[in-house]
Amino acid sequence: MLTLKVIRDNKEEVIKRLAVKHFDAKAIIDSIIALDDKRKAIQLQLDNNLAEQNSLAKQIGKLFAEGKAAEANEAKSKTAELKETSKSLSQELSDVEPELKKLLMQVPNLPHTSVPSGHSAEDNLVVRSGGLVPELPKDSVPHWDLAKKYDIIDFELGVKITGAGFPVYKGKGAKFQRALINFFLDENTAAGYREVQPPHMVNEDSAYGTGQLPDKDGQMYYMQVDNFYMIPTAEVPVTNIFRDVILNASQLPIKMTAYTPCFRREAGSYGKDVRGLNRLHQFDKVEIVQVQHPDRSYDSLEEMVSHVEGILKKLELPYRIVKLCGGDMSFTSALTYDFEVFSAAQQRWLEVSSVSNFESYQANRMMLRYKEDGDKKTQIAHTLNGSSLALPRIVAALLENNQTPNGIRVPRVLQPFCGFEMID
RNA sequence: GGAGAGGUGGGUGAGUGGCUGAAACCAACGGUUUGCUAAACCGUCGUACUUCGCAAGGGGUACCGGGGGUUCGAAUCCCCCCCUCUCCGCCA
Repeated sequence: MLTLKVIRDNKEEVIKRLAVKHFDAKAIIDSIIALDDKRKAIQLQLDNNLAEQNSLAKQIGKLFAEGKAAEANEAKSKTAELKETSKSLSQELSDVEPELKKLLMQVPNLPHTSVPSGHSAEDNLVVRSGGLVPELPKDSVPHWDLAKKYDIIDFELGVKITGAGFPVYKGKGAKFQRALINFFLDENTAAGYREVQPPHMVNEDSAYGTGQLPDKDGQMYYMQVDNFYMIPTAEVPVTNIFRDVILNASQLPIKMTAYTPCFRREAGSYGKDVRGLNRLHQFDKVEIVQVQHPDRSYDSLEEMVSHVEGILKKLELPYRIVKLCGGDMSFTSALTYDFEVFSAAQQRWLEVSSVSNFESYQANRMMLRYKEDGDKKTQIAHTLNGSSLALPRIVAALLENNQTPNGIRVPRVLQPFCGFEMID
């Protein structure tokens, strides 16, 4: 969430920037400031009141120690009213504070000044593209048909075991996935990301920390008995490693990578787009996360973008990088680049990665701070993350784009990981 | 699942009603010393909110797992909850 300081000090600027996300902030900002004023006033009264109580209590203690019981008892009688007042003030405060926080949580992150305004995916800016769209044989088919033909991914079996959106990968299909995961992790660690294996379920605090709660409650699988959430992305457990942590500036940047399955309910999305591997309830993803100094977070963002781009190049996939417009960006992001690969048999671009700078938005929420050397003040760090990469759509594109009459060709870089050159 | 123990500052750990926002030690940071390293010595060393100040800095309040209660006064007493650890059971 945004800090009150930012909102108070740059009110007009905040409203203007949020308009790029088509968020009309005027009313809510006004209520936030008004509520914060109220909060401060109550806080001040309460503090003064408590100060008086404290000093009286000290006096009473001293009087008793000196054996002046009569005076002590007289002082005691004065505290009753103060206590009453404190009680009602702190009641007011505990009404105002959650209300204020609730409002703050409803304000999206400020988009970076370079974010184009625009309403939908159509208005996104193609930054650059690469790779060649392959010429497919005439009888080429989409990946769900290939999956069946070579018996490498079984969607019906997944339905039997669990339900729609939980495919079973078989034989070379399973090994192909595993090869991709290893390849991605190796690429990431070679680029300086430390590999971690986080839990696949998180508690409520973690889900709030990265912003999945309260907004996206219905999108996560929830274990009621234990009050845990299945992770929708490794971003959640990995970024939360640093929840409530104060780092030294010299420790930055912190770069981490993790492979995890991801679980998403995808409530309300049905239809053509969800066919095959295009949208699943469980899928594999390798994630990269950075905690960075505010002065250098945009350098990190660019670095992450070219890192992901490098991986796509090695996979010989046709890709494009788009900078999201205000209307298409997520609530929490300040600047996002999406990576899309062209799925030749479906004739469409599939999103395979989203790389974002959240600036201080997540970090503020989860109290992730740092200190400059010799400085007493804490400052809010910046967090970034991106997929490198999400498996299913990469698999879809690889299967479709590399299909030949003799089978599916495995990209050269993956062959050592797979141990075979063709899926046939 | 059964039984027990415990949650205090970056760590260890003292603290059973006021002198404790919290000893001591370790770590960390700054300095003195030193040919270098080590050691020794001195100093600093929680966070948040708020207020005064141009600033340096000062003041106030809160926080000893979380919430509530008793009391003039709670880390310390009472109640509820959460979590961790140990042993047993089960088990990859």
